[in-house]
Amino acid sequence: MSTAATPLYEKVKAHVLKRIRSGEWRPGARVHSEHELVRELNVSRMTANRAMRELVQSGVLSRIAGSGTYVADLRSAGHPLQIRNIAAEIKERGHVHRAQVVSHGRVAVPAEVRAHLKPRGRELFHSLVVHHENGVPLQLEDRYVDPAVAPGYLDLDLSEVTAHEYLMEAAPLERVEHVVRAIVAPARVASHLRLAPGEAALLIERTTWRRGRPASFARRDPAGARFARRGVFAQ
Amino acid sequence: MSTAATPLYEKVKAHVLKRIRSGEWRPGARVHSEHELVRELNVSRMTANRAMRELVQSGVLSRIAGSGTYVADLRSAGHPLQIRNIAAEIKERGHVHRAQVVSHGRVAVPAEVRAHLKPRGRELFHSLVVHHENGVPLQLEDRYVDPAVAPGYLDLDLSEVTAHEYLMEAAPLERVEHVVRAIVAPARVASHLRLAPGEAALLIERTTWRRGRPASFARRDPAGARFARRGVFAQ
DNA sequence: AAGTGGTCTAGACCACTGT
DNA sequence: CAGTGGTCTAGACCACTTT
Repeated sequence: MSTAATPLYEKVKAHVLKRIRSGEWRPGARVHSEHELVRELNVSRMTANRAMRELVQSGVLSRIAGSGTYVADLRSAGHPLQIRNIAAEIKERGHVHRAQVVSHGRVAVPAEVRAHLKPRGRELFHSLVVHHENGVPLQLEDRYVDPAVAPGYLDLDLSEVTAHEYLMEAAPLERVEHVVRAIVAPARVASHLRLAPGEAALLIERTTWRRGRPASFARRDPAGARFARRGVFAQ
Repeated sequence: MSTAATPLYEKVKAHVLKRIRSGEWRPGARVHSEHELVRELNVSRMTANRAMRELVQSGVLSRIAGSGTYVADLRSAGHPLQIRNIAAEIKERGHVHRAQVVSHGRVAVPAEVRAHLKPRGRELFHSLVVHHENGVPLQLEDRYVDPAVAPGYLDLDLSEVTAHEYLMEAAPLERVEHVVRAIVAPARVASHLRLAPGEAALLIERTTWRRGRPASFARRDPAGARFARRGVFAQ
């Protein structure tokens, strides 16, 4: 019953999607149950189940055990935006990426970082790096790393390896959280990015979790006007 | 063999994740095959398969049919950020959302919009709405809509129905594109959002495709400092 | 030829919902 | 109570890769 270009569960999905797109099943309406799909389409229940589960996962349907499966209301659904690695992005554009290391050492835990990282020790590793695209400063990266998670962080040559690449090897990434906002670039940021006084900048705060706890906190300041590109770039 | 708080396939996932987190299986390494997991954990192959499939879906593993399953290299992978519906977001916080309609009518196609929308006619529908959260202006929405896609747009009461909600009913959403950047709020935006002169604001440009062509273009100006929240909000 | 993932079946038991 | 989704099994056939 297999041997088809498109798998059966995809046909079941298409069958359901068609009825939703045609307006036959409107948001909030109950769709056919798995057993009904089994009878209608001559598939096994596991196949119908997989189709429905994937449609739930993609946000098209929602299910209530014991009750039924309903067409989701996409009106309030979110749309994903990628946060991408800036170095990789610049290279993909065929441009030259250069990382200028401003400082790289140990610091006492700053108060505003304590809200994001709760290190066991009293010190954090810190680095301040300016990323350039074809010689133009594009982003300031202010990163704090828990020594317990990445003890070798100070030995890195950050002009060669991005902190993100190293941290991925030191400990796998479990969770990432981003906060994006707009600010008027403070003097320190403006000077590194050669921004005019009062120029706007995006501020991206990124916290990563590794080994079950927050392991690094980074502030990114991409130059506002130079960043009129698709998506948001960090890492 | 069921009757457990956590499903078996979740246990299989945990089993695999544990070995990855411990460093036993590094990025690029081959992990145990489905049959091996079946023997190790005494589960059926369908259960092992579901576990592995979900780990692929979440980006932890990648599979090559006929060859094996490998630990994915997350180093250059992107991370999603949600672009959410501001009205829904405000309501979820239990706050009051109010949409103040500044203008709502027809306009000749502005030059800077022509880059995003290529309407067949000479006019576009246009609306300018300020979104308030508990009385505080939070976002300015400047939207252009192709009359061919949403002929009823001018009949809407935008203080009751968000444009997004209406457009979802008029024609299904096929594609969305966002450009995010930081700007110093121009005077017009600053006055609507009651921002101080020179204050920074996020600018989100959003183009939606419906019926195979660009159907609406919207500029969103969320107030920068008031928006120190997780994620980016638009729609 | 042996191993791998991709798919599919025809049953099953469970907890829960709704009438 | 019948119906629903959630899970699980023990097989199976297939196309493909690797040795």
